[in-house]
Amino acid sequence: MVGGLSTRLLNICIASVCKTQQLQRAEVLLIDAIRLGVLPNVVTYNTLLDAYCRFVSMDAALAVIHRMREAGISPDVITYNSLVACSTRKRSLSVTLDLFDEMLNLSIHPDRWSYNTLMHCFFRLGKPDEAYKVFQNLVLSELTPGQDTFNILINGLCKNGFVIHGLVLFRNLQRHGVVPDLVTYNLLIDGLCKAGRWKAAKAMLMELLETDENPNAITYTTVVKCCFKVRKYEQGLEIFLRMANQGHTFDGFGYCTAVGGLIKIGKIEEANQWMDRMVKNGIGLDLVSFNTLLNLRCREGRLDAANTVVKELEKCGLEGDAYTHTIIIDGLCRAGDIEGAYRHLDKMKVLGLGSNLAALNCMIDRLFKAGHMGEAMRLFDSMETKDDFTYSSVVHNLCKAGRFHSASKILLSCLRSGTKILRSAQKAVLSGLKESGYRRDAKKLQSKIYMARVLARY
DNA sequence: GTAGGGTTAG
Repeated sequence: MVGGLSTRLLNICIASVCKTQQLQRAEVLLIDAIRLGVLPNVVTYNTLLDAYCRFVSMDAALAVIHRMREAGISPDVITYNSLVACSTRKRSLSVTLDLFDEMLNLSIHPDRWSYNTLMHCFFRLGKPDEAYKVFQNLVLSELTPGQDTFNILINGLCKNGFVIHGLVLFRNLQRHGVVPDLVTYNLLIDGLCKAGRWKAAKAMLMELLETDENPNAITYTTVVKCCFKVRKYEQGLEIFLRMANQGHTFDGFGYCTAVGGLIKIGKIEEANQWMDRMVKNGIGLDLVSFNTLLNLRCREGRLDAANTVVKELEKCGLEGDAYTHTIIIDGLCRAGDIEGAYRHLDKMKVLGLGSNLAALNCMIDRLFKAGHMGEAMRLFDSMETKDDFTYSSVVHNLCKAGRFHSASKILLSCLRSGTKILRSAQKAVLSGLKESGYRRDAKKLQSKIYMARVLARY
């Protein structure tokens, strides 16, 4: 009895230490406990394993399984659920599937969580059809889908561009008496916003306010992010203040959202104050916060300080991602160091991050702005994949340089392929052609734009 | 002991 209680205590301690990412402390705790005769159980190892999955690596997590077996404890369904989630976060789909098979081979029965996790995995990998198959399997098994399952479905649909399907599912569930929870509302508000359906998002927020659920910090952060997206910066920041007044505390997400918005409108000093507040409140910096800080330093023009941020990030055992490198390239270009930006692009290639579309888009735009049109077009032609950012930027910049016919040609190819391009870029081409005396060409282009818009509705 | 919100380029 006493032993059992001690193990439970040990597990609670380990869980709380793991939460703060202090894995070494967790290990010391475990060694001390064993020395005192308190034996770890499957929960202890699962907690450790999950932390290694989240904060270190898959290999480190697999090493815990090994230790578990040595201690005579068999992994259970929770162990595998953690591993499956981990391999998906790392985007190793084949590992995920192997793990699922391994679990079945070991006669460990998957639970609802396992199916939820696997479904979530497929959605994250951009495979909604596969995710749906998992859902069908879950329904056909002896298990019942829960609110959590539906939330993962709705989220997956939203994130894969099927926000309307998500909304329809939501309404159907409501009709069948499933009461949506706060998570459901938060997911849909975010999904609708990201799809540009502001009115529907606002209606969803109103609907949430009429339920018994109270909006939480996540709801607020989501709504603020929506405001920023439609450039209502002041309104967004006001909502943040209201959130604080209602007793919600900020976490890393809230702070980074606020700082990101402030940087966009050039309120660098205020952004610095929010960043300081974040650190003072003991929020540990993760990769996203480091990226936000890095962006802040670049916008201040303090490239030396930016360099220090990168070093600090690496010191924490983190690795820069696509955002980090794009911010660096943007920072170098803004400071007028085009050569340095090129060197950094090469460095990215060496690191295997050569296909960073955002960084290339950024580079093209900055090359145009620095007057290197030839270089910019060469880079544009050499790119294997391009998106709406690439085209909008090139069309805009060609117009600025008075090359309206070249811009028109690119715009037409976008209309044909269905690539969405900024309205302002389209307008620039039309008015450019008109003003430089090519009224007939402008008229022709105008009708093609109109036709493309009509066709896009079907 | 899952799932939801945050950082880049026009």
